[in-house]
Amino acid sequence: MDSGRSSKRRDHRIIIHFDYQSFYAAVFEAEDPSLKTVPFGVQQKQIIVTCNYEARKRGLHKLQLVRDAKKICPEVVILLGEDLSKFRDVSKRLYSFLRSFSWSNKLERLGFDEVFMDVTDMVDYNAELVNHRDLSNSFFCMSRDDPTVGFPFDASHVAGHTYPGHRNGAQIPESDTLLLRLRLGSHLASHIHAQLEEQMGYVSAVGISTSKLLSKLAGTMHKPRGLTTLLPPYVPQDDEPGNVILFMDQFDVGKVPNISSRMARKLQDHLSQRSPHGDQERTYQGPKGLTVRDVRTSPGMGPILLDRLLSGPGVPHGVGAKLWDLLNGIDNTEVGQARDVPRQISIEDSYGRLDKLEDVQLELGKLARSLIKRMRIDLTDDDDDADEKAEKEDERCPSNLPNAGTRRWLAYPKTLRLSTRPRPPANSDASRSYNHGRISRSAPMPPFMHNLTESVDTIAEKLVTDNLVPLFRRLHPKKDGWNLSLMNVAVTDMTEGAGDSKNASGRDIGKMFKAQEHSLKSWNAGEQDVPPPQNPGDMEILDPVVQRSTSSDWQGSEDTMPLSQSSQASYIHGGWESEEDGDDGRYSSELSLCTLCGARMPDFAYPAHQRFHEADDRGKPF
DNA sequence: AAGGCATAG
DNA sequence: CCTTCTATGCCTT
Repeated sequence: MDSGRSSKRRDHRIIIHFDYQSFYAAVFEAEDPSLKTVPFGVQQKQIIVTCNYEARKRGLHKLQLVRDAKKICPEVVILLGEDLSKFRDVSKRLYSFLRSFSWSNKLERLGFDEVFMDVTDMVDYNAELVNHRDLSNSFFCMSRDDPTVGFPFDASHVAGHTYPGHRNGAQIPESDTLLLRLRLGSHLASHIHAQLEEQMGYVSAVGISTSKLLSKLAGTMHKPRGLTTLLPPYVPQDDEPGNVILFMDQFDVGKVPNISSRMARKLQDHLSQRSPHGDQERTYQGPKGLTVRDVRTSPGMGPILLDRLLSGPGVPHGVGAKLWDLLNGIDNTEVGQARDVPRQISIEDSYGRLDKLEDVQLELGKLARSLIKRMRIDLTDDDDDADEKAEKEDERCPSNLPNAGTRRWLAYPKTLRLSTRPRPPANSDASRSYNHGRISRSAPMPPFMHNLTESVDTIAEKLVTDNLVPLFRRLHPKKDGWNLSLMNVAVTDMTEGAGDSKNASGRDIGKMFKAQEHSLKSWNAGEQDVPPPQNPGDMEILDPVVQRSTSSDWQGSEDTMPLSQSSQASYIHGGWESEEDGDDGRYSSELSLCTLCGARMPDFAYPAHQRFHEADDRGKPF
């Protein structure tokens, strides 16, 4: 049992955390810069999910009811934000932009608006290069091959803000290499931060430290656009606690990443229980006022006690030790490697009332259409890599539209899932309604979902009647009266895909799948009962006769969809590309479109962006 | 494997 | 306490 052991600090890494300022609002402002001077909020259903700075000045904030927002600020402009595709696209472009600076590709997105970047390799490389006799005139090398790529900087100071704010150089030992590496990290961060704003037009807050935990928390100190570096010494010296403990101690426990409000509440319960001075007047507020220090220094506190307080159903093993590490500013989790395809894709909508099968079918149809479009955007790629499809001069299709001639699947999701959330029964006794649970049923992915020659509408309709409605009936056998507040359709369990371009397995699998589709068609012409393989990776040994179905869920109707085979003409003309929703084709006269990478940006950003492409002789972001 | 919970933005 | 629309990972069965 190591549940009672805490980890040691390991400060060999340098990690930068970026947090874009009010991201959804920033996307709208990038689209239409004139919005910057008007207060607006982004609405999903009856909620303002975020708002711009002008609106915040007037007292609006995130997750506010639209009605409340209008009361406080009647002139507020409301923009619809239920369709996330725009935000997802921009998030990916910014991620690619940031990745273009990295040597290791150790970059991790958290939600749409945060990125962790492990720059240990770049920092260590440059730490070897600096002239300790003349730190003020340093040059940060951003390429291992070309020593002219980089920027001049002053390595004798940290760029941006620091914690603690008052620097006292005398406290830091002369030989502290961590200080130098943090300085280098701060200047690299500062450079990227500036480029992100100048070239892409997005403002961010940035934190620099040695872990995801510390860099993310550091970045909160000077929002919305500041850089903050957590200074050494990180380990206690003599009688001083060290800056990590000082830094962590000030935060409310609930604000520490990976300490949820739920855990914070349990901790608070524990502390107020043994507090002799009637602290229990705090009836139902959040984690307010309970700081890391309060918890860390409370009697008997440690991994063992935390385990006892927090363990339970649904809680990972070893919570106590993990929590204790977090309270002490220790987080050795790696920055995740970039993933090429998501683990799952899901589409959901919420409803005021959903009670009739007819409505359910209608809504399932909408969800299915969105899902299929998303699968085609996020799970496919251009087929030709050797092909010289050299620049036809009108090659300015927005990068998110997969309208190129040939597409292949990067990944094949193996399972389909339908989830619903019944509205909590309006209970007479007040207290017991703490369910907001979702329930779900899943089934094998029907193979026609991977047919790229059929239209989205055709496939969606078949999916609804053959698969989603049966799943729905499994969830809700009663014929009506389910009061659903939400439905979600997901595809998951992606097979392989395997990251980098050297690995051609995705391509091979795609070819196998196409071959399989073809043979399937002829088999299906007479044989209704032969399913395609569930696992494309096994296709090489494929003999349709021996494939067996483990479930009949995907196999519903007698009228199998006409699997018109891969005629290019059918794809191009019958195309789902004509099916594009108009929102993405929208353009504003205030925007420039980069012909090199497809980035959309405000006019002022365009020249700098072009210079970026010219100056960058390493791998292009796109 | 299926289904639910927890956590995050 | 929740509200929106997702995504990920772990737990139990």
